[in-house]
Formats: sequence, structure tokens, C-alpha cells
Amino acid sequence: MTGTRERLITATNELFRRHGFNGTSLKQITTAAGAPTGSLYHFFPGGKTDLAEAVITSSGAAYQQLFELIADEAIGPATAVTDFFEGAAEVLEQTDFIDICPIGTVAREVANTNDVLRQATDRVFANWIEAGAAHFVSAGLSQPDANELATTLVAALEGGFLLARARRDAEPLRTAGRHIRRLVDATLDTVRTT
Amino acid sequence: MTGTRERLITATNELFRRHGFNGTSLKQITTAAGAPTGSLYHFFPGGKTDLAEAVITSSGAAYQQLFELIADEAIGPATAVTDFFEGAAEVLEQTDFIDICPIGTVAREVANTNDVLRQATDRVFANWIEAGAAHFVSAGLSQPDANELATTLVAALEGGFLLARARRDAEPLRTAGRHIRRLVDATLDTVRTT
DNA sequence: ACCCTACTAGAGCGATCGTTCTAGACTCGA
DNA sequence: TCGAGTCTAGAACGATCGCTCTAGTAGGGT
Repeated sequence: MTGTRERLITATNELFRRHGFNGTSLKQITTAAGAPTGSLYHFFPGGKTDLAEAVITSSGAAYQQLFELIADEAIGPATAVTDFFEGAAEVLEQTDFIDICPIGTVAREVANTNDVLRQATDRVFANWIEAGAAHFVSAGLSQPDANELATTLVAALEGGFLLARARRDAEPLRTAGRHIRRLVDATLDTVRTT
Repeated sequence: MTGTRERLITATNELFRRHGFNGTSLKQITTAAGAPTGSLYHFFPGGKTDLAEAVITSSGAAYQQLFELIADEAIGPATAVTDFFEGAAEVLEQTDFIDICPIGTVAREVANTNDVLRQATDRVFANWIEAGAAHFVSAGLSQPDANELATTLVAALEGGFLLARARRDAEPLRTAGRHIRRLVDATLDTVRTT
């Protein structure tokens, strides 16, 4: 039996994927985690916001780690992009199109109502972009170009999740991945010939 | 005084932009619209889902009309893309980063819990992609290429909204717009030289 | 004059929301 | 053995949720 704190975060993470922030109740969370309300408020005195912040931060770090793993195994940044989008598409199909990324859903729900969570989602996205940009820089891109490319990559990824889930078809995600790959290839070519 | 039905849809649209589907209550809606609960259930017998479906459909049609307007005024599909993203970025800045598109937010919230609304969001996205693809086809692209390009465009647009709102900075949206433009240009060049 | 339909108006339903609170169980150093 | 701190357990709170229901008003057709 893992710690109660971890169980609460894991359960909340999974519920957020299906129902989002406002669609998930603390009752659902405590039931799924097998933890009483008292424990929830013991580990997360700030209540639902506090717990959600922990979920966003830990989930963001986990995806970043996954991306680094895939990027390290790939031949170059271009194939890393394809691998990452392809992997996401497969997970989506295998899980009956349950949201892969709870952060994107929560981000749009709370951006205008809960500034603590808005900032938490912002930090996660900024970290992802920074991590992606670092790989592009080491492939020869300038820092500004790398940042912009990574920004569009994350945007296309999150937008791809949106379309794929609405359609219940992972194809939009693969399509976006292919286009981002073309964009990466084209930008790297520019550098090589200069 | 416009009709009650329209006022309900307008009020719900604006509330969805700020708080999403689950974050908006019927009490907020009836208060904002100045309409009693009885009227809401008169015009939308299916309740919240019924009303939300109308909001999604009408809002989706409105954005499509806006896109057609911009596309018609633009010189070609590439500038149309830039104009559209730039226009969205400006609106976002002027409205203190309130969500421009309630559909994207609702789509991720309900994709796994409310199939009626999931299908409504899917129809809207499909229409947008079809409309965008039509312009690319008349610029010379094949139908499959045009569909894929329009898919990535919508994905980058919705993902751009996500990043821009989280960061409270419209720059990610402009960046995504610039990259999509490059993608459109590159794809059109391929056609011209073949 | 009448009625019928369309719509307004909001009290009230049971259920559930996020949160607070008290009480008990377990661990471990003193 | 004791007390302090950590964590479990869940009853209970007021507020609010989506929705149902009854009653009343407005206006056009006959």
C-alpha cells in the first residue's frame, strides 16, 4: 500500500482526465483513493485547489520525464517529435480516448477563476517548452527559434488531444505530429544551409 | 429587448468562456439572462445539456462565419491564416484573456461524460476543418492535404488559446499562427512546383 | 367574449457540493 | 508508561446544484 498522499494524487489525476476539475468531487476522490476526508485535508490543507496544484505539478513533471526519455532514444529532434505524437495517439486509442493530459483540461477551466491553478498550469507549460527548446538548441537552432518551435509543438499537441477526443479518433493527433515534424525539419534545414 | 432564447444562449456562451460547462450554474445563467428557470426549461426541455448544445452549435457557426469573412478579405490562404490568428490574439488581449472559444473548454470537459455534447463539439470542429480545407483546395491543394492542413490549423489554434490564457500573454497564439502560415506556404509551394 | 398556446415567475425538491469538526488509532522518543 | 504528533475516520454544516412543479400573464384566432 503506497502512501495516502500519493494515492490521493493518483486518484485525482485519473478523475481529472475523465471529468476535469469542476466535474470531479472530493467525495469521488476520497472514494477512489480509499482515504477519508480528514486525510485529504491533512495532506492538502488548502482543500481542492491545493490538491489540484499538486496533481498538475506532479503530472507535468511526469510528462516531461517521458518526453526526455523518448527524446534521448530518438535519432534526432524530428524523429523524437514523431515518436512522441505517435505514442500519445496509441495511448489515446488504448484507453478509449480518455484524456491523456489532465493539465490542458484544467487549465482552460480555471484560467479565469483560480489564479493559483492558472499559474501552476503556466509553470508546467513553460517547463515543457523549455525542455523541448533545449533539444532544438542542441540541434543547432537559436534560442528564440527553438522556443517558438517548442511553443507551437505544445500547442499542436494539446489541440490534437482536443480534436482526437472530440472525434474519438487519434488521427488528428498523428496529423498534427506529422506537420510539426515537417516544421522542425524545415527549420533545421534552414540552419544547416546558413 | 431580444428574445429570451437568444439571451439565454448569449449569457451561457459568455459564462462558459469564463467558467466552462461544469463551472457554470443554471442560477448564474438565468440571472445573467434575466430569465426565469421556467423559461429556460421551456426553450430547452433537455435542461443544461440542451442549452449547452445550442451554445456550441451557434457559437461554432459564428466563428465559421468570421473565418469566412477574414478569408474572403485576405489575399490568399496564407495571409488569411495570419490575419485570423492575429485577430484572435488581439481579442484575447482586449478581453483580459477571457476565453475566446467556449467550445474548446467544454469539449475537453465533457468528452468522456456527455456524448450529446461531445458529438456537438465534434460537428463544430469538423465544420471548421471542412471550411478551412475548402480554401486550401481552391488554392490548389489536394483534398487530403487540405484536410490535414486544416486539422493542424485548428489544433494549433485551440492549443494556442490554451497556452495564451495560461500565460496571460497572446504571444503563443501569434507564434502558432506564424508557424501554421509557414506550413501553408511550404505546402502551397510544393504544389506550384509540381 | 372565449379559449388555447406561449411564455413568465419562482418556490421548492432531493441530492450533492466543499469544508469543518470532533474523536479515535497508531508510532515513537522520553 | 506517558504524551505529542501524525494520520484515520466520517458525521455534520450551510450553500448550492440541476430540475420539477404549480400558478399566473399575454396575446392572437374564432
